[in-house]
Amino acid sequence: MTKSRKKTTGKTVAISRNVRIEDIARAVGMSSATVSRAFSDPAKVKPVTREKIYRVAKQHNWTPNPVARQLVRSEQKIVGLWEPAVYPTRYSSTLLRALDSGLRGRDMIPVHILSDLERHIASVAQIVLVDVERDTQTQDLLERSGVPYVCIGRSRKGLWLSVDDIHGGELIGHHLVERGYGHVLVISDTNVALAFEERLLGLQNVLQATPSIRVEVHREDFNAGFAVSGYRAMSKLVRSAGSALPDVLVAMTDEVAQGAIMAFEDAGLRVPEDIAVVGYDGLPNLRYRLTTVAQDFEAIAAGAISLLNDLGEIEVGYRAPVTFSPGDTS
Amino acid sequence: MTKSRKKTTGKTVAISRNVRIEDIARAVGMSSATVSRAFSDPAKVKPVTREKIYRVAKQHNWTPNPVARQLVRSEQKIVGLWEPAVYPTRYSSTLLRALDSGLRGRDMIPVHILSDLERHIASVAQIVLVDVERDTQTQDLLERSGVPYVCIGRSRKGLWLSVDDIHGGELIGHHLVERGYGHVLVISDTNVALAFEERLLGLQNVLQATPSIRVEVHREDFNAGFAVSGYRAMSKLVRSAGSALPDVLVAMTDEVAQGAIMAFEDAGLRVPEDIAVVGYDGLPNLRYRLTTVAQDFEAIAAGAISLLNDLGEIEVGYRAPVTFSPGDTS
DNA sequence: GGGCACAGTGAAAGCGCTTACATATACTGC
DNA sequence: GCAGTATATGTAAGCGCTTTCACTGTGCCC
Repeated sequence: MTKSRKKTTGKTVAISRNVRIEDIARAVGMSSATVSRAFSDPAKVKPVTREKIYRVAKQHNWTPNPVARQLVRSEQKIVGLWEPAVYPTRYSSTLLRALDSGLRGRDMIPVHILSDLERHIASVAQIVLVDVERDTQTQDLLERSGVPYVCIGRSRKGLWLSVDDIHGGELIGHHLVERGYGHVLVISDTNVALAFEERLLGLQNVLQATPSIRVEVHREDFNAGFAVSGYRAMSKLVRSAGSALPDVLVAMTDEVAQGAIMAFEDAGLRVPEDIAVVGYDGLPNLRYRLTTVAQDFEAIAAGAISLLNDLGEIEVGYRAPVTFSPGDTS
Repeated sequence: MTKSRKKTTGKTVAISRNVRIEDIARAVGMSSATVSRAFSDPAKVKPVTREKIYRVAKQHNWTPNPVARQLVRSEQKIVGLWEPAVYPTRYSSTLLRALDSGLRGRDMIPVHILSDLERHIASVAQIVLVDVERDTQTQDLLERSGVPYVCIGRSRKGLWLSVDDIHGGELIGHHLVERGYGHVLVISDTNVALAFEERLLGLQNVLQATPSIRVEVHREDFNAGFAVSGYRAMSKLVRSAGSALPDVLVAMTDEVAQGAIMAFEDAGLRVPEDIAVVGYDGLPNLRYRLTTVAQDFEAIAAGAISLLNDLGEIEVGYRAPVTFSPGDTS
């Protein structure tokens, strides 16, 4: 029995004519079950029939509606991923990708929210916020609307977890002591970010035990971008410091370290012979094989998921592990 | 009549017990319609009832299933957005956001594909590829699997559209002539990208008509990042060129321009008095009010959508308009 | 030739929600 | 007091697909 299509809402004159699986089935002379199988489990359909179905489907420009598919297969909740719209960084991009696989692996559907959070709230079951340390406003919004959420990175409220940055700083400290560097320069952001401050704290914790080591901290405005900030700060330093260079530069992120290395090389310095460089993050596909502290992105993602789902495996304030990752630059 | 829940597939022991709207309705003593309204159109539910519903829902940790919602509201197809996993840039981020709003405005659901394209194909009706000039492999994959797709930016196959970069270059050319600059330096990528080459072509088209203008092209490896490349190239230039600086720098992207300006300022040069700078892209929220060629991101998004849906409003190879956007740097 | 396995297909019951339509109750104003 | 309107809720028909179960027909073996 052919039902006449319910007319569209009318607010937009229909963009597509909304072909349904039944329409294809009718055109092919098969049942909708067979058409469905042709797309979901082709082996179960006789090759001849299958080809015919594909042909007709293409003619009608039809592909299975993914929403309906998801519903019936009851793939789990949709989880929104959100980061403040500032500079995209390689770090957040890497983290987002880790979250994506982590969620998918647990039958959830991650959705990267690109615009206006508020509008998306209705179509999402839970939300993961990345790097909202300075943005309590967003969290207020979510709390008002009752969507469960967790933050990755420090947060003043709600559920959050982060990386064990103090330990990360300590790992670098131990490495520096071991290598016997006497003069350490740290480059960090002029804009306070707790993650960076804790890395510094951890570093200083360790280095204070060896008073012969001299530690300096340089602050640069990272808002212009990590790599350029590293490059800029270090090329200035090289010019002004002359031969009184530090033995090692500790950069708060791998991208800053990359920029710094470029500056050193441009100044004719060899890394690590003339000056060593240590980064932080453990980003994949870096130009240089950097000595760095690698974040465990999978662990962070897993932690966020656990927190979201009340699994009780971790608690609010959980610090994901980091590991020292030796490279060629130190 | 209470149906017993169909048991889950069993491959994952259910993470959540799958509460349904009916369960909430029963617990509250209302029909599911009322519960639904409490979440979709609160004004239609008596405040007392509404509060009660909210309370019970929270107790049961229930929120409306977004997939089911989407299905019944028949928001249209899910459209995947994909970019090669290289450096995230402010440009692609801006474009993605424009696509997001554009698609939503037409009742589609944009999904930013963060991992493994192949796996996502099944759950997406169409795909928009961004910046795949050098990546025909991805397109082969899509063609094999029959998902309709379009590319933003040049492509050797399939449907694509881009920005009118030749015209963009010409706009800059006219501006330079008008301003009377005699010595122009262009900074572009060592890795050939058609978009950049066309901008250069347009520029030269115009400048050749005024032979008194001297044009130089500097190539820098942009793979390290736009801003740092601009900064690096220009700080080198300033040091080596001495007083023989060009009158104006034309940068292939706003981010490169930003880096360049930082380098000039660090060298004690004033922009635009000592050297002018022109960018390209028209990114929002830039540090400097840059003289630039603004891409019409909305038009690009609209074009992609039109191409995807066979609307025939534009053709393959369509060039979205650009406009000259005067600023403080030239 | 009867029994059995198996490939190919169809009928129909949902997946979890929204919403048009129907119904019930409470308030107007005359 | 009653038609007329507004407000609050319920009933039930889908949204477009997948998948279980049942059925048919074919080929094969003893």
